[in-house]
Amino acid sequence: MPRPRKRLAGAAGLDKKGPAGKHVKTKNTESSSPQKIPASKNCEKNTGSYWLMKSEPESRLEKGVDVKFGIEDLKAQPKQTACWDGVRNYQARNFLRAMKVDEEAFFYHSNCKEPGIAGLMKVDVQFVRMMKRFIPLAELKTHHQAHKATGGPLKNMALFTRQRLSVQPLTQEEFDFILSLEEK
DNA sequence: GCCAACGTTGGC
DNA sequence: GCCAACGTTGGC
Repeated sequence: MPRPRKRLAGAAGLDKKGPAGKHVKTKNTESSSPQKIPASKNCEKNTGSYWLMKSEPESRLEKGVDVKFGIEDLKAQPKQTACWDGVRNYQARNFLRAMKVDEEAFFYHSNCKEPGIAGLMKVDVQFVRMMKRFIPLAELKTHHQAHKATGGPLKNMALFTRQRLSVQPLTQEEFDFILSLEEK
């Protein structure tokens, strides 16, 4: 469970390493490269990548520590900014390293009553806004299933194809499509 | 709370 | 390097 830690102290987002996780070697772990970060596709005008980051909005004790950190908790941070640590999975950590400041990321609520996308953040990791409406996992899944047949934008969405990855990239098309769901 | 999916560990 | 055992994620 990748969990942002409620860290104060002007914590400016992505620290070098999270104390919570094992700890990251500064080695060349980048060599175990994430197979595809969007952009490899064709030259998109937009330089940035898009991301989806999971966190648990409901209380749960893990080794005696409450891992609860929902979007409301992010909003409540000083500067509405948190330090996203506690990510253990190598691939997820590689994605964290690949992020650049100010790229956009969805805040996804996992392991809870209603899983889904709650809002938008920008890397460093700061609250940007709530989604105009909560986008439930079930709805995303419906589109994903349909798009597998039609070749629509969510056909390869990592949320479904890389089930347990807590920090994941989105293509421009995926990102735009999900934003368009707000208006529905 | 259950449990499927899947990542990690460690013996060989 | 294989693979079984084990641990974690996260939907339901």
